Amino acid sequence: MDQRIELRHLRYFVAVAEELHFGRAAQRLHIAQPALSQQIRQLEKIVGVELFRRTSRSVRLTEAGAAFQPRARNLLGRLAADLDEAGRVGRGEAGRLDVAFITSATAIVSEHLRAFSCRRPDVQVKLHDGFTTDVLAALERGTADVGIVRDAEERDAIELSLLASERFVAVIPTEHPAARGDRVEAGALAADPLILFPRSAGTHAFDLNTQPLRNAGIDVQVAQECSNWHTIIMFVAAGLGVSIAPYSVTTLLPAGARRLELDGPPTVSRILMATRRGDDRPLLQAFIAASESRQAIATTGR
Amino acid sequence: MDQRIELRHLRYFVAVAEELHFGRAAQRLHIAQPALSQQIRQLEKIVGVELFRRTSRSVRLTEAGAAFQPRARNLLGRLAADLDEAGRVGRGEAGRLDVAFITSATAIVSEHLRAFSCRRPDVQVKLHDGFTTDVLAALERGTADVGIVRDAEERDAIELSLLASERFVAVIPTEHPAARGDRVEAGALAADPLILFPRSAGTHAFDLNTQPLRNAGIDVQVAQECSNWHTIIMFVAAGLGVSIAPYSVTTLLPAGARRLELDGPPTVSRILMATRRGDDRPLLQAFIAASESRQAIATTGR
DNA sequence: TCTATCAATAAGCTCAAACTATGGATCAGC
DNA sequence: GCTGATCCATAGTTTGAGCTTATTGATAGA
Repeated sequence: MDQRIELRHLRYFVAVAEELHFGRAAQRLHIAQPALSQQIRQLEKIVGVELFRRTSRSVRLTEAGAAFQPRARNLLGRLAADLDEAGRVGRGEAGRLDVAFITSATAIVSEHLRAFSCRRPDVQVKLHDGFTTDVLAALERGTADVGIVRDAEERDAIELSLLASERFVAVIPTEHPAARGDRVEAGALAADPLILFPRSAGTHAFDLNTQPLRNAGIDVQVAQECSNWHTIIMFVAAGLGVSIAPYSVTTLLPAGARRLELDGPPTVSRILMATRRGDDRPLLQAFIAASESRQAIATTGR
Repeated sequence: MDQRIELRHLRYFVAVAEELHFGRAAQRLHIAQPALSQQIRQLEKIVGVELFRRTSRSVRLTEAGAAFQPRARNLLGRLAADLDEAGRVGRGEAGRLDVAFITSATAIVSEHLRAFSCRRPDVQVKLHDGFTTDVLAALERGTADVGIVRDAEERDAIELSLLASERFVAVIPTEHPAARGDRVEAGALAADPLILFPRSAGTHAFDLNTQPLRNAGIDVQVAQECSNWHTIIMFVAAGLGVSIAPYSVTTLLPAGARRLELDGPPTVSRILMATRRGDDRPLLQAFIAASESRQAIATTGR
């Protein structure tokens, strides 16, 4: 009883249980037969009951042995699988990744995810969407491993890398006079009510988003505030006003809305991946690296 | 890689993962700290990845380590449970017992089972009912561990022990003239059609069963043959004739049937437990031993 | 009765897991 | 900034558990 069981005991037991012959089992295990007999005897002492009934001519399992055999086999198999799993997690081939992202990056995130999960099918990705502040907070308190935001600035604790850049476009109702063409000058929208998220939701993002209007000398006044792009676009489609949006949120437009390219100096929104500085887990590297192939495509806006 | 993993590695790993401190974990394991460091290092080499990130001031789990910890704990727990289970099976405290019994002994078997499964709640009892020949065949070919039969003779391969004895009683329709009393002389049933199982189903049992009639000088002629007692009794209740039955099959009678004690020299049916000779498993001994307390009760016929 | 088979036992050896002692890195406090 | 405490890693030594070979003992078949 003071003797502790070891996997050796299980491996030897399974071999004997399968061969029902100490000599052959020993051969299979590449040890001599007495060593095997000794170890099995030891195991029986630990368990407290006979596992084999041996005569000098034959070996067979006792009931306890028969009950133990599948369990021992199972245990060894599970252990092997668990070791393998741990190895895969360590190499970043498996595991779980918590990704927090801003809702307006949904399209780009989903493209990126598709690329990533092809490469790492055994990684479970958990998604959390929210506003920029939520995303960064989740990252800092460790709830998320990666944050995906727009146009954030580097901080001491957070490292950024580019996921994609995209231009801004105008979204206007189909009955709008400018809706005939494919392009529009921002100045042509000066008289229309602007539908956008509140500046308080993200100063930097708001300023970038309204840059095309300010470039055209318009005094930006938000007529209708909405917290998410889907609602903004629905309001445009209802004819309540116009909006300026990052390209990717306009890929799917409802019937009443139309997308126009903006004339004038190009302004881009940069979608960034944020990680905690010093977090060099292979899984993270793999996630970031997965962007490289997609980046070009996302930038073209298709 | 040529190094094989052992349970020691798992035990040590779990200790360190829980303490997050090599010194304390070593203390808990009753070994010196360097030995622990060495074994953990070895485990990491086997798995192929780091399981702990150590600085000289702190120890924390890597992702792989965090993934492995619950699995290792689980594995150790399961192994302990499996060892315990094997021990219980070996001592006859758990396991599975296949019991084959003749249908006419159902009442007694169920009483016996209740007593047994109180004592051995972890033993799974599998029941198979059939005719005497089925029961004995199942026992001999190893499909059953115990057979319960009536009045069988010892054979070389089969050992018998008494489970219960019970007297025979008469079963008659309620409109029968003798149904007024509590007792009847077998001779009073001479004119009634006899309902019973065919002699071919069990010569010895048949002869015992009809002994009361033959004692009364009746020439036994079965008017209606049925293979099971339930049907026989239903036929009696329907007024088709009378029968002689072991007490226990008459404990529950339908409306039209009545049980009468038989006058004359008492004849008993002995219910026997049959086991393969030399089968001395503790579980069997326990099953047989469980009868002792019930035997007296069964004999009184209550 | 003899021989072959096969598990158990005996005795010696070997290597790995343990120990003790020490080194090196980091943090707290005067 | 130095000193002491803490704590993991390394080095060298020791011990014992598991392996080996040789042998015994039991059983079945010729």
